[in-house]
Amino acid sequence: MEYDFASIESEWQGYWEENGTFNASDSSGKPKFYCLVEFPYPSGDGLHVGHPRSYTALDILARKRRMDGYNVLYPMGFDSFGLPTENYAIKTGEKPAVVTKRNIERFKKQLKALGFSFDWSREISTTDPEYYKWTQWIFLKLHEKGLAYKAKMPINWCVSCKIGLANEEVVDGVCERCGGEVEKRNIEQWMLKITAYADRLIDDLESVDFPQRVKTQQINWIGRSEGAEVLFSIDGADDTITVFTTRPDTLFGATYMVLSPEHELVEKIATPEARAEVAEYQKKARLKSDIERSDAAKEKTGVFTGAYAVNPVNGEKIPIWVADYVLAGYGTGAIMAVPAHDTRDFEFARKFALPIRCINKPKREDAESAGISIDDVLAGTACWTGDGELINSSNDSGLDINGLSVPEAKRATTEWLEANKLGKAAVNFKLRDWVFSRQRYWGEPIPMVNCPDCGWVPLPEEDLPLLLPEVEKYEPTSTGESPLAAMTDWVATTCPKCGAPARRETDTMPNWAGSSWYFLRYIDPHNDKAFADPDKLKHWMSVDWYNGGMEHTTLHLLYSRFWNKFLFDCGLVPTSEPYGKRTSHGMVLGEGGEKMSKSRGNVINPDDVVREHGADVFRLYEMFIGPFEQAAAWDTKGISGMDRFIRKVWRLYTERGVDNAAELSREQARVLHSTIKKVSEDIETLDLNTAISQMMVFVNEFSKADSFPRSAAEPFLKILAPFAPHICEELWRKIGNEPPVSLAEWPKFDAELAESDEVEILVQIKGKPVARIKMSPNASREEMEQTALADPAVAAELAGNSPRKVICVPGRLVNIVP
RNA sequence: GCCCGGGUGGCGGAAUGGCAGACGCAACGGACUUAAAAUCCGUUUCCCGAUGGGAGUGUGGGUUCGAGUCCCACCCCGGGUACCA
Repeated sequence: MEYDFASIESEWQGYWEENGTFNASDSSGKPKFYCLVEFPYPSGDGLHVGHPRSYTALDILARKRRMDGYNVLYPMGFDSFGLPTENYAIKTGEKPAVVTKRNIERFKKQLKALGFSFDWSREISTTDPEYYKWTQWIFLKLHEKGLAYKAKMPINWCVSCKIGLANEEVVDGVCERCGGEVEKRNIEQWMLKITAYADRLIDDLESVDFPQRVKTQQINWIGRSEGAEVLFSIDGADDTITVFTTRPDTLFGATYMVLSPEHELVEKIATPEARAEVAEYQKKARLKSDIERSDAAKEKTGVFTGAYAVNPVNGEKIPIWVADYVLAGYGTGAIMAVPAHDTRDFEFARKFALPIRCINKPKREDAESAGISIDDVLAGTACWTGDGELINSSNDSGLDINGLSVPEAKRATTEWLEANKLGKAAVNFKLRDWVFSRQRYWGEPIPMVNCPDCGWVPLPEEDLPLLLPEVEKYEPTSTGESPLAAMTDWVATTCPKCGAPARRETDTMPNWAGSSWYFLRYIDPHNDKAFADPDKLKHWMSVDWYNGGMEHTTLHLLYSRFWNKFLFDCGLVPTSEPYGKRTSHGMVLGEGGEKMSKSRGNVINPDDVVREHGADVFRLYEMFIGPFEQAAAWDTKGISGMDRFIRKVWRLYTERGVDNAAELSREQARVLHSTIKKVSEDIETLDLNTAISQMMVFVNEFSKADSFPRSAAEPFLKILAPFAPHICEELWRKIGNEPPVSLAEWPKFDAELAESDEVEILVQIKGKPVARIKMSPNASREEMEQTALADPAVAAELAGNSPRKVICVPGRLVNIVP
C-alpha cells in the first residue's frame, strides 16, 4: 500500500485538534512540565525553515514528557508588534492590524501543518489589546516603583528623511532607506532602570541551568567592575572632578586627567587661551559617528584645557585634557590617566609627550613571559598592566603602599581615600538603563499623561488598555515624534490627577516589551482580572526548559529576566528566575553554507518541503541535519534520505505485517533495547541527530528479518512518535492499537538486553593488534588477561617472555606491554 | 584586541582516553525491469612493490601502554564584543 502522507497527516492533525490531545491541564495530579520556545515575529514572508528547528526539537521533548507521564504546557503565540509591519503599512497604506492578522493566520496554518503539539487554546498575540493591556499595566507598576523615568537620550536622526531611526535602520552609519546622513539628537525618552537589577542578573545565573556561553555573554554584557571613585580638586577653582577607576592602587602614577568632550566641566575649566581649541574639539567629536568614535584602532586625539587638577594622594598638579577616548556614558565621564599601567593612557601619553611614571614593578617571570623588559617598565618606555609590587607610592598623610601587591594596594588606597573623604569604593556597570521609547506607531502606547501642573501622571489602571488609535499616516513626524503626535484628538486629554487639559505620551514601547513577560500570559491567557492567576502561576512557573537563539542572549533573555525579577519583588510571580533551563539552536543556513536571504535566492520554503515530502520527513530532516546547537546548511538531496527512511518504516509495518507470535532473536532484542536506550537518552540532551541514526539502525535490522515481532513493533512506534508523529499514529492504529500513540506510555529498556552477550576483544601488543578473542563483556580482567596470553598468536609474538604489563579494558581490549 | 564556539572521507556528520569514519548523502558496480522509477545487494579515507604493508582527525610539541578526545604553543573559520578606565 502506498504511503499517502498528505491525507494521513491532515487526518491526524484534525484528530489532535478535535480531541484537544495536547491541551495542558491547570488542575492535574501529574507533575508539570513547562516547555517553551521563542515565539515568532509573524513576518510577511511566512515561516522560515529556521523556526521549525527550535519548535521541532522541543516538540519532541514535550511529546516525550507527556509519554513519561507529565502534564505538559507547550504553548505558542506571536510577537506581532514591530517595524517590518509598520514599514509595510507605510508603503501600502494597509493598516498594520490587518497585515498582522493576515500574517498570523498564515504562520498558524504553516505551524499546524507541521504537527507541533502546541496547546493552541492558549495562543496569544502581543498586539491584542487584551494582551497589551497587561504590558501597559506592568509598565505602570514599573513607574510606580520608580523604575520607569524620563531622561534625555540620543536617537538616530536621519537628516533627509527627518525621522528617528531604529539602530537596525542605520547601516554603516547612514540611513538604510535613503542613504543619507544620520546624526544624534537628544530627546526625552522613557527609561527602565534595569541597572537596579544588574547585580542580581549576574548573581542569580548561578541558580539556573543555562549554557556556560550564555551566562558568560550576559555577565560580560552587564560588565560589572569594582573599583573606587576618587575626587580630584581643580587647581584654582572650587569644582571637583570625580573619576571612576578599577585601579586605585595606581593613583601615585596618575600624571594627567582626561574628560570626555561631553563632560559638563569642560567649558567651565578651560582657560581663556585654550577655550577656542577645546570648543573646536568638542564640535568635531559631536559630529563623529559612533563607528568613528569607537574605533579603537584609530590614533588617539585630544586637547589640553589649560587647567590643572590636584592629585589627592600627593598634592601634585596634573594637566586636564579633553579626549574622545574617554566615553561620556561610562563611569563619570572622566578618568585619571596612569600611562605606565594602562595601554590607552600609555598610547595617549606617548603621542602628546605627557609624563609616564612607573609605580608598579612586575615580577621577573611575569614580565619575561609577556615579552616585556622590566627596565623599560621602570623607565616608563613600556606599559605594564598586570600584577606586581608597588613602588614610589607613599605620602606624608599616612598612605604607604610600597611593597604591596596590586590587590592589597587597591584595598589600602580605597580605605585611605574613604578615611580622608577623598573617595570611596564604587561599582560600575557597562549595562545601561533600557531606552523604552520608540517614536513609532506600531507598538504599545505608553499609558502616561503629561500635565502642565502635575507633570507625568500615570493612567489609572481601569483605563487600560489604552488603545492604539487608527491613524492616516504611519510615518513618524518630521519633528521626530511618533505618528500618534499628529492625532490631536487622541493626544488632547485631561490630567487623571487634577482634570486640567493635558497631553498623552505619543511614543510607543519597543518590541522587546511584549516578549518580556509572554511566558506568564500563556499560563492564564484569557484572564481579564490579572495578567495571570497567582495559583496558576504557582502551578506552572518557572519555565522548565526554554529554547531560543543565541542572538537573544543579551537583550530578550536579559530583559525578560529583569521583568520577572521585578514582578517577583512585587509579589506577583512565584519565582525570581523565569527560566530553569535554557538551550540554544544553531541557525539553518542556505545550501552552500551562506545565510538564507531573498537576495541570495537560496531561501527554502517549508511549505514546498511539506508538500513534496510531508511534515514527518521535514521534521526528521531538520533534526538530522547536524548537532542541534550548531549552524547547519540545508541540503535538498539530504531530504531524500529521510524520505526513504520514512517509506521504509511504512513498508516494514504494512507490507510484512506485525507478527504477534514471533519471538525476538537475541540480536533483535539487543537492537531494540539499545535503540530505546539511545533515543531516551539523546532526547534529554537534544542529540536528536544520533537518536535518528539509531532508529535507522533499528529499521535496517528489522527490515532484513523474516518477521517483525509485535514486541519490537509497538515500542519502536512509541519512540519514533515524537519525531514523526503522523505516520506513527497511523501505523499504531493499523496494527490494532487504540490511538493516540502520542499519549502512550514511553517504553522502558532492559540494560542487560541492550548489551551483547559476547563481544570481540582486541588483543594488542604495544598498541599493535595481534588477535581478536570472543568473550563475555562481563569477563573479569584476570579472565581477559589469561585468555589473551593463551592465544597462539600472542604466545608466538611474546616468544616465551613474560609481559611487563597487561592493560585490560573490560568489554574492549587487552594491551600487552612486553 | 578580548571572550566564546569550531576544524575528522567527495559532502552532512559519529566516536565514556581503548579497532577513527556509526548513520545519512553523493558516486560507482550489480540484481529486478522491455525500459525507467522504486527497491534490494555490494564497493568507496589516502598511498604503495597489493590475499600484504604503510600513513591518516588544521600545524608543531608533550603526557600516556594507548590521544580525534587531555596539556602547551601556533594557524585557519564562525559568532559575540569593541578605547567600559
